Amino acid sequence: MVSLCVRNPEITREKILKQSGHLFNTQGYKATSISDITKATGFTKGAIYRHFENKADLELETLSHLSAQMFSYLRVKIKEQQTAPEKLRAIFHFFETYVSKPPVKGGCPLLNVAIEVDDAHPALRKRAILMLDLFKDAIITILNNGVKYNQLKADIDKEYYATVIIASLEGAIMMSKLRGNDDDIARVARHLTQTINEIEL
Amino acid sequence: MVSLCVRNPEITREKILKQSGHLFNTQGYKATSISDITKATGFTKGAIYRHFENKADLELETLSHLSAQMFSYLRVKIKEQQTAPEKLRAIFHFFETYVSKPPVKGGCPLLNVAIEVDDAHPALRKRAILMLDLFKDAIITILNNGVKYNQLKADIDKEYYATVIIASLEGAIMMSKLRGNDDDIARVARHLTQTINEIEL
DNA sequence: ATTAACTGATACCGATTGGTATCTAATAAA
DNA sequence: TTTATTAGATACCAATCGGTATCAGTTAAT
Repeated sequence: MVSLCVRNPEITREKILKQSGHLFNTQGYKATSISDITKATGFTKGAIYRHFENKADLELETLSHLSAQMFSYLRVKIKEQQTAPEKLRAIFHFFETYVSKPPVKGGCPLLNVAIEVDDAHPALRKRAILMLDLFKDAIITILNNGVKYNQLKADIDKEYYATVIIASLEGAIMMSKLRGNDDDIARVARHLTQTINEIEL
Repeated sequence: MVSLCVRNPEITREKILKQSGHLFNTQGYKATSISDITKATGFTKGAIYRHFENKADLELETLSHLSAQMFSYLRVKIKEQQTAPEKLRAIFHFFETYVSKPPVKGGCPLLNVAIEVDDAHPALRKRAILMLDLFKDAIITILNNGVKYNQLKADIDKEYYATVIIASLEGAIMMSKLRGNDDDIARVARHLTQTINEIEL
C-alpha cells in the first residue's frame, strides 16, 4: 500500500538523486562531497549511505538518472516531428537554447562526465560511453528511417553524420557555456541544419 | 651570472608548472591536491608556496603555461603551410591524432578547463575565455588572409566558420578521448575538410 | 498489541585538504 | 670573507573528506 506518511524511502532516494544530479553536473563528481549533498537535501549521511553503497555507487546511479532525464526531454521533441530531417532539426533546436534555458543545470551531463572521468573511474566511464552510444544510436535510427522512407539520400554514411552532429553540438555547448550565451551553439545549429539540408531529398 | 648549482628557482618554477600542467589536465584542477604536485615534482609544499601565492594562483599560471604550449605546437603546423585552406587542413590534421598521440596528456586544456570552471572560479574562467578567443582569432586571421589572397570565397562568415571548426574539434576530442581511439575525431576532420573545400577558390 | 524490520539521525573514525610558521642551507652582494 | 637574502625542507594547523557503528523512531506484519 502506498503510504502518505512523511517517511518514504523511494521519495528520499529520488530527492537524493535529484540534488546529486544538480551538484555533480554543476560542480563535478569528485568536487562534490557527500556533505554538499546532505546540505542540499536536508538528509544526513546516514540516510544517504543507506540508499547508496558508497560515493562511487551514488555517482553511477546519478549519471543514469541524469541520462534518463535528458533522453526523456529529447525523445519528446523527436517524436513531435514526422520526418527524419524534421526530427534532426528538432534536435538542433533543442540544443539551441541549451545554455540560456538548460534542461538540466550545469551543461550537458554527457560532456561533463566524459571530461571528468579517466582511467581511475572505469565504471563511471563505461556508463558515460553507454550514454554516448545511446545518443549516437538514436541519431543513426533517425537517419536509417530517413533513408528508408526516401527523405534522405540513400548513400549517406550514417555513423559519419551522427558523429559530426554530436561532436558539433557538444563542442558548441562547451563554448556557449563558457561565454554565457547561446551565440556559438546557434551558429553550430545553423551549420548542422545546412549539412542536413544537403542530404535531404 | 647563470649558476650551475642544483638550486635554480627558475627551473624549480618550470618543473612545478610542467607537473601541475600534467596533473591538472589529467585529473582536473580541484581534484589535484598540492600534495599530488609535491609527489610528482619531488619538491615540498614550502617550495611550491614560495613560487605561487596559493592554489588558485598556481591554477592560473598553469593554464597559461598549458595554453602557451598548445599554441606553440599549433603555430608551427600553421606556419608550415602557405595558403589559408592548407593552414586550416593542417589544423585539422594536428587534431586528428590528438588522442593516440596527445601533444599534452589529458586531452585539450581548453575543453577541460571550460567544463570544470563555473561561477565559483571567475579568474580561471576569464583566462579560459581568453584562450578560446586566442584560438578563434587565429582561425579568423587565417580566413581573412584566405579571402585577401583569393584563396577563399569573399562572402564567407568568418566567425561562423571559426565557431564551427572549434566546436567540432573540441566535441570530437571529447568523444575520441572517451572511447580511447581517434575514430570520431577522424570523421570530424573529414567533415571539416569537406566544409573548407566548399569555400575554397 | 507485540514484534520485527527498516529508515534516517548522531557521533565518531583516520586520512587528507589548503595553508603557514619556522628553520637550515645555499646563494649573491659587499 | 663577511653579510644579507632567498630557496626550499620540516612540522604543524584547523577544516573537511569518505565512510561506519550505533541508536532512536517509524513502519508494516503478525
